[in-house]
Amino acid sequence: MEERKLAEKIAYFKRLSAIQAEENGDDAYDAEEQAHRERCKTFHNATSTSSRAKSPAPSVTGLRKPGTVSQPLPCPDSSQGSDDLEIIKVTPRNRSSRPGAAGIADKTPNVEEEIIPESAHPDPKPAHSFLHPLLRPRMTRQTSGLTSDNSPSTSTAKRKKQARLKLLPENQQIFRGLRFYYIPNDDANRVRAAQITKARERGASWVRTLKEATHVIVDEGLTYQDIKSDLMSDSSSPGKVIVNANYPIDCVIHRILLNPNQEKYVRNLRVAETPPSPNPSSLPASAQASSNSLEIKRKQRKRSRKDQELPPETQSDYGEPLQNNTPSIAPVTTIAAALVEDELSQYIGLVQGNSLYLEMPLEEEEDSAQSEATKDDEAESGSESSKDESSRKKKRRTREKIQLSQEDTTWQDSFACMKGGTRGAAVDNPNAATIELLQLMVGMYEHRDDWRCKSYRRAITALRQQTRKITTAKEAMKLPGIGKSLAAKIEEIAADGRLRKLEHAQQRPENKILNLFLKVYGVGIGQANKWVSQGYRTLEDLREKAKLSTNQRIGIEHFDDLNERIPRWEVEALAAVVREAAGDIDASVEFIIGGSYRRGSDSSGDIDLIITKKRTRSSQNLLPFLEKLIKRLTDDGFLTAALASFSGNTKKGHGSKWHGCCVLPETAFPKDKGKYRPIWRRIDLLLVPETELGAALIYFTGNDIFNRSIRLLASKKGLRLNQRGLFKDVLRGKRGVTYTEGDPLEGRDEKRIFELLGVKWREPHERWC
DNA sequence: ATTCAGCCGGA
DNA sequence: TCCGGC
DNA sequence: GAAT
Ligand SMILES: O=c1ccn([C@H]2C[C@H](O)[C@@H](COP(=O)(O)OP(=O)(O)OP(=O)(O)O)O2)c(=O)[nH]1
Ligand SMILES: [Mg+2]
Repeated sequence: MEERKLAEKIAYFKRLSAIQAEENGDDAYDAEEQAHRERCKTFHNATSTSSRAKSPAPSVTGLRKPGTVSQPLPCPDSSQGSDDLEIIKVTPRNRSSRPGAAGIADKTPNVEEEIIPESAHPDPKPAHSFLHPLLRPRMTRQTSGLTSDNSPSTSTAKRKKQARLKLLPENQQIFRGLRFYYIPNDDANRVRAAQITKARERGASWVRTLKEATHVIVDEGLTYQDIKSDLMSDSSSPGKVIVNANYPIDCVIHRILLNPNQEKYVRNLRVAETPPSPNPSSLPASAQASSNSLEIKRKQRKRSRKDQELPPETQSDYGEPLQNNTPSIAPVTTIAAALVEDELSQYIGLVQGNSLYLEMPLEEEEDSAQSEATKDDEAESGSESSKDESSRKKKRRTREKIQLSQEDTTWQDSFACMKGGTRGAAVDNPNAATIELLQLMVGMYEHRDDWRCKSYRRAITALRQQTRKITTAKEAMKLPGIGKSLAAKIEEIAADGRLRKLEHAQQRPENKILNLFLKVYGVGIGQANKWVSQGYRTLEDLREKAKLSTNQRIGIEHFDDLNERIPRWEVEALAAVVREAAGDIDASVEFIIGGSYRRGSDSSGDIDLIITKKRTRSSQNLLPFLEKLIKRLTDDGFLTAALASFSGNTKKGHGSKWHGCCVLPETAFPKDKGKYRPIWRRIDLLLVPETELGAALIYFTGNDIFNRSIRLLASKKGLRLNQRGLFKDVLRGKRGVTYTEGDPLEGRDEKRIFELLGVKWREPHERWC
């Protein structure tokens, strides 16, 4: 309808554009896993748990129709009395304006997008105090599950197409788990409709009853008197956040949840007698804005987006002060060394952030100087590959030298560390504290933002290689893979030993719940988000109320077992059981234990078994054998569940793997291991023909980061490496293109693949990245 | 603005 | 196709 | 998040 006024349109677009930026910082975190991996690795030894996930993807929020679910918990979090979740206490701009230059005074950087410390508490009172405790009205009809994306199609049934709401990437899910109720609660107004969409894209659920809401968003212009009846009609719990429409808009702009108690968001929405707290921070934005501008500038520029309002928040500041300070610290040679990396190392760095593990500092291992050097050389002389190597080479050379000197000790140490556990690592590393916190950040971003995760890991690797403590951002920025943002965080940690962003995220209840759900086998970020949005908070909620896939059901029922690590001896015992059964079926079949076991880890997250046989050219050749084996082991009670079988080999070819669960039989349980207790374990079987064994070994030995890095290296050289072999790349037609997989170069011999790639051979235990 | 590995199985 | 997983 |  064109009838709208120009002004209205302008305003509409303005809001729209403003809304689009954001980011958040929260996430789930698997601290345990992370910690474990670290430990394992190198200084820790090995392995990580199986973590899941990776995809960045958002998903459509689930829709469940009303009524299907039994009620989600009415109340979102435990902490309801005040604001739930993490939020910034004050909108950034305000803060900056704080008298006395608050930011500086604290010395805490204001931080980028994150929160403010609790120190400054603006709100004197919980805005909603006046609300009644819930009345528990008969809200019969409410769909309990409504959640997520569902639209509450309210009276004005205008919505319809929202069926397919596309969620923004994980990093922008600032409203995850929150349930918004609008007053009026419809999208008849275009501006409001846009706001609702923006909120939903960021993880908010639009609910249709006040009762289920965590946040009540009141249109501007309405006052407490206007909404009073609404609030009373449905019981409103005291913990609900009631704010005007500017609140979600500002949150979107700043990419973080802000403190909803600021006066500008509750103005006229509270009972008269409760004047909003006079907080300095709550000053009008305009005033503050000016003050901030300077500080922020840098960041602002960076963001440069449409938005522009800016991000006062972010800022931070660290930058400037830091630079000044810098001089105190001396740049060290080590830094220079760190800068250099060899080719594979570099790729490892590039790849390193994703999902799961990260472990070692490859420094020693990887580098063990030799490998690197060799690799480079080969690449260089060898042949083609040198695309971008020239530049790298240079660097590398320098590093190489340095490494060589260290080599002896380093290599050994790393080896010891890996297996031994703690020793090496922590030890001398002056940046241990920083690494630890950054590691926790990795855990927080896991599943949410693979690339960011990767960047953190890469930074950690760089820090590990330092022999001196990095205390300033300026210094940190010299390291490869560390940019402005990470440098600022490193400085923050060095300065006060903590990282606000991390603390903030850790406190957010939904992150804890999300993290819990993500540990369930078969549950990824998409499903976990939906469940959190629906209000589920425990595994029992899922078990009883959620709709679960077959695998998820198993994951929940055996949650503890499946999240427990498997001691090395048990991996061997389990493999022995399989081998024995196989011997009766076809004695010529061979088994190779891969995964973290092959890399020498003391414990593994699962058992990875390669099943191969001489003279086989296709995994299909082994299918009959596998079927018999599975049947036999299942009958014996060894295999307890099938999570992903090769069932009827589906379309794309190779039905080559089998994933399931198994339990060590008591008869195979060593007497010296204490009392027997059956524990469900994850087991992955991979069928590999002799012609693909080398590639399969590389793949199944990992670790994942190593695989990704070597695959990346291959692609940079115009080749393609996958679990079946190394191929000459074929152009893929835009549409995947089935044929042409490229000519196989090698698949049979693991070492030969390394050679063809120009990568120096690395023993499995040297593949922790 | 693009890239960050490449693939398999289930629904 | 998307999701979860290796 | 960083590098390109
Ligand atoms: O995203 C991934 C995950 C795994 N792998 C490969 C490498 C890995 O070593 C192997 C087995 O996977 P698993 O998840 O079992 O990892 P792991 O290295 O064996 O560690 P864990 O001890 O957790 O089992 O599959 C990949 O290539 N990409
Ligand atoms: Mg494994």
